[in-house]
Amino acid sequence: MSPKLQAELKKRGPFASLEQEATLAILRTSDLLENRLSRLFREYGLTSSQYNVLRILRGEGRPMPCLEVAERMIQVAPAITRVVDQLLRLDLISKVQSSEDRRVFTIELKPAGTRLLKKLDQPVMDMHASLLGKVAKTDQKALIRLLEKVRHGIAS
Amino acid sequence: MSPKLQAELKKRGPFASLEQEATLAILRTSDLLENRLSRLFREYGLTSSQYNVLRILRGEGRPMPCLEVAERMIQVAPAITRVVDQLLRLDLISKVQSSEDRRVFTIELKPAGTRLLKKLDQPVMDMHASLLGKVAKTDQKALIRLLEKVRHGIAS
DNA sequence: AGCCGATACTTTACATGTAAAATAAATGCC
DNA sequence: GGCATTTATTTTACATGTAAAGTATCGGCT
Repeated sequence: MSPKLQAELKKRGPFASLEQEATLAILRTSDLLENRLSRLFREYGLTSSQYNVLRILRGEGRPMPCLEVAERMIQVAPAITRVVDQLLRLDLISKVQSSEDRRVFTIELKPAGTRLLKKLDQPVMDMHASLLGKVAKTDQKALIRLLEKVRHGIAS
Repeated sequence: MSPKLQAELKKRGPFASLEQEATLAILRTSDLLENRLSRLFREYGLTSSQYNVLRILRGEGRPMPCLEVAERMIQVAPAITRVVDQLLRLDLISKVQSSEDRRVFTIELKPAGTRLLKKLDQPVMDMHASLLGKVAKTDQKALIRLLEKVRHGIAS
């Protein structure tokens, strides 16, 4: 390695490149956020994925096939199966085999699931506000835009 | 809910608040990055956490107590134990009980671990470059700064 | 009718994250 | 000296993510 390059690397501290620093910043920040949110959901007896399934079902407002739910969560099929099993055990959703296509199982919120979601609405809103509350709105907007750029760059 | 507020929520699309949108943007982007990196590590027989432990050990350049490693990974103690076990099984690190404080176990890179890390250096660098390569340097710097603000806001 | 390739899941195997309890050793205090 | 408290680490129990293989259907093609 040439002395010049080595010096430049040193100047950047522990990061081998700006790209790496940015990536790690995203990963670490995400970890922090995930932790806080998980803790909130756990207070209500749910995990993050379980909450997400419920939220997606409510957003859609109709029974949905398992795999459609999985797609929205950027999850792989086997993962959703177990989450659905859990939610069934908790009696928060119901699952029925579609009569049109018997390969398809659709899931749907049960009243208890709807009630639990409703109970979580305010706490979740408060948590988001508390997590990002100290960041200026303009900064939040800039952040959202930059992250979009990142995701767009990765996809291609 | 007043009609006005309802209209405003609708205008924002599926997000209940700007804070929520920003949080989800971070989480989703992080997921994408993690996926790509995991896949790379797996090609070399490692998981992300395993790689991180090795990288931290090399960065430190000396034997380290398990818990110090865990701290740098923002991980909880039980998690590190199993990762260390895996790395021992792969013969990439060694673990010895400290003679000064017998509660402490320090771990250290073995030659095979050092070699594997070296083999990964270029691919990892390339991956980071490819992931963020399409984002302008100034944007990356802005992103890093904004994420710092977020983390700082959370900590307090 | 009957087979073949897709599709929707499920099951299994493995690594990891979290919380909570257990173990082991060091330290502080009477 | 000896016990209570703290600290380092492990163990256990549970939920989840990934890959790979298995099952049940569907649909098209011959």
